[in-house]
Amino acid sequence: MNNKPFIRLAVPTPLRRTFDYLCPEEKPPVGARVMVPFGRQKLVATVLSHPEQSSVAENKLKYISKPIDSEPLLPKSLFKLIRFAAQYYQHPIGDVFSSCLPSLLNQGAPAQLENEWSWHITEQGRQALDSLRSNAVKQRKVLTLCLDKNGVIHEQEVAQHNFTVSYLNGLVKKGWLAKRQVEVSTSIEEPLAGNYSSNLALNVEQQAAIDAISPSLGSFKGFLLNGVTGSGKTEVYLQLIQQVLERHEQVLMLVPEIGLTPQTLKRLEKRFQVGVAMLHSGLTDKQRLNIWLKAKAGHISIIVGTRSALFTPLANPGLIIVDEEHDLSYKQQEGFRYSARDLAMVRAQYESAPIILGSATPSMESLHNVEQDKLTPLRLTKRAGDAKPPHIKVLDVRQRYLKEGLSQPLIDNMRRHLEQGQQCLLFLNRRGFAPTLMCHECGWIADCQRCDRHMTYHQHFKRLHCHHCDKQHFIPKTCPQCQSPQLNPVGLGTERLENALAELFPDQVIMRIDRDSTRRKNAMQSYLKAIRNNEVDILVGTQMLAKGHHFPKLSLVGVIDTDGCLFSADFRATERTAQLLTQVAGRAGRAKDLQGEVIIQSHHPDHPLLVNLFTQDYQTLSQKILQEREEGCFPPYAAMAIFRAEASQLDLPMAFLTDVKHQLNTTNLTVFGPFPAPMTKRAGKMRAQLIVQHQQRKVLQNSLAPITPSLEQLTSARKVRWSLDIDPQEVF
DNA sequence: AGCACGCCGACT
DNA sequence: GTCGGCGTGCTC
Repeated sequence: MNNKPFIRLAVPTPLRRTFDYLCPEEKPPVGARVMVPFGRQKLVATVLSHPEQSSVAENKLKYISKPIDSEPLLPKSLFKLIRFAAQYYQHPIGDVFSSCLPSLLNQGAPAQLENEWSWHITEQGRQALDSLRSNAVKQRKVLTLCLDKNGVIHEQEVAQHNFTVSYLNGLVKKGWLAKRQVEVSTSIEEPLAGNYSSNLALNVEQQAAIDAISPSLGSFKGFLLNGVTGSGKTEVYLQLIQQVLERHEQVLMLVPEIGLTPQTLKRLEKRFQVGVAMLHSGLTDKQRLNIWLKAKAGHISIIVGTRSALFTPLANPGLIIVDEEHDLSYKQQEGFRYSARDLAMVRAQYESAPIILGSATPSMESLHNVEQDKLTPLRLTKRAGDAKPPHIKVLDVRQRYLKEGLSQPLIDNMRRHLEQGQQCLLFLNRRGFAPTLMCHECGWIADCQRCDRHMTYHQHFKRLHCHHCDKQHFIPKTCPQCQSPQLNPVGLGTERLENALAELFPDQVIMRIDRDSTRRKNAMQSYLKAIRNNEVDILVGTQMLAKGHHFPKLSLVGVIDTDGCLFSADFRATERTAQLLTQVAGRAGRAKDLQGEVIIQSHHPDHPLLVNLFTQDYQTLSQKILQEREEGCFPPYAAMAIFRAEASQLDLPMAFLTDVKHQLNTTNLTVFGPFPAPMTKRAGKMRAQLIVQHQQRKVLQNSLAPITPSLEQLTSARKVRWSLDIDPQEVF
């Protein structure tokens, strides 16, 4: 018997293979981390297995430097999920492990709770505050905040106030603050959940959904909770969460990557008071690690977070919820390109826990899974509290005069709603003042040097800005080509619309909500609050406003321009537009006594998408989309993968992708390309892609798996940056 | 991806 | 004479 002490490791490197090492008699267990010499570096790697033999010559094997964990770091089910994900997404396994772990664990920190710090104001600090110079704004801000909070700033508050730990430590050196260690509690934070009185009364459909799901607690089963906007999905989640907590099990809830979370989170915290942890971008590495460890130990009962929260270890998983499951942000678009929604399904299976995918506008993938009996459909068709569905009208704007994109009927309707003291929302999915700047004399257009796109004209920032590579320029006074001073903004963006509205409605308060206006920290929160307090009359916004928010006084939604969305190369464009328009429309009239109204301006009022969406509903339209996908052999009726590559010259990615194509057994597969990507030049790189498809996921998988590791060796591969995207969400 | 080795231009 | 440009080779 061979008792050579080999271990096989996942090493954090972009190489699609594992590495064998020698280790002492006492082998670190599978799932433990070890420190290893790798080339000239020292890396933290994870033990995958204890092979009997190594295929690498023994004199080439190195010893590990030291073990880090004496126990496996992850529960078995999660370890299995990560291995599955590396295999399914054909991504380097070491990279997958490091994407799934908190960064401190990747750096080799022990898997132990870290103490956190707090900063206390000193007597010296109090005195200093009184004699601070007027320009010491930041110091005053810190000290004042500290006083407001009973003289203490806790580490977890540091990031949300835009301070840094090192800045506070600087004030410690001055003697104005004193630093103390906070004991991190290791006790179980049992949620105070017994508060049944706060449960809202359920309608028949909500009750039916709960009754359908509760018998499955304790075993795997998938549900698609398809509820129209305002139908009370959250209340269904909350009451089920309560049932899970009563079973002393944990809940993992995934939410999209945007501002819709605070409302849901507040409801969760209010309802359950403790034992809820939120994984958001403002956490420090330490806090992230602490939540991770507490969840693993079962000391936290409810974990809420975006995509990456899927990899939080759980001692007693009882339910997984993926809210707004159709949302694009569940798919990571770079590096390890996983879909948290799809992996959540796998995880639920491994954990023997039920999973709920919730959406008002389910993805075609999930609807297909319903057809395949992989998900049980549950429908909520009625708005909670008897709110009526909005009245939707497509307004033909052909040959109508448009004032900065606004037709007279839309303006008139806005007046009518505003006069009744209600709010209006205008949706325009284009931020900035105008999509570009053009010379009236010679036709010069402000193009981005590094992308195949125009630069957006931003009046407020006084810049030309490329939304694809972030390049910014000052606005030229004269045309760079013909020196004419006649440079005009062309087209309509949110900023310009806001200006036009200010002229049309001088007495109304107008608020613009897009990525530019909400850049400031907490800006979104304060805007949402102002809207809910009825301090705003007219809202102008991009899709940031489309999602999840509940504005009780909002009764009119105007969609300024759908035409851009109707014609796109991506086969998912119809689905996306249908989801977006349905979500936007859902903002209108969610209150009891307001009949909401939605007006969609279009130059293509007869477009089948618009006709179907609003004479019928999302449900019916989605059936049509599914049928088209099936006939065209597109996902979800076929499995798709895309090889993407980029380099400074287009011929390099094309050559690489041609090599890839030759490596594939193309007799089995449908292959498109290689061809230059739709936006070929982006951020100075020329991009190309190769699409590979097969009816059966398994066959596609089996064709890709054997060749991907060897692609790294191709000479053409070394001249490009390439990646493989399994189940791509955006085909460009 | 890192990181080092290696062989040719403009600086102290 | 060296500092340093990035081409190519390797990582158990």
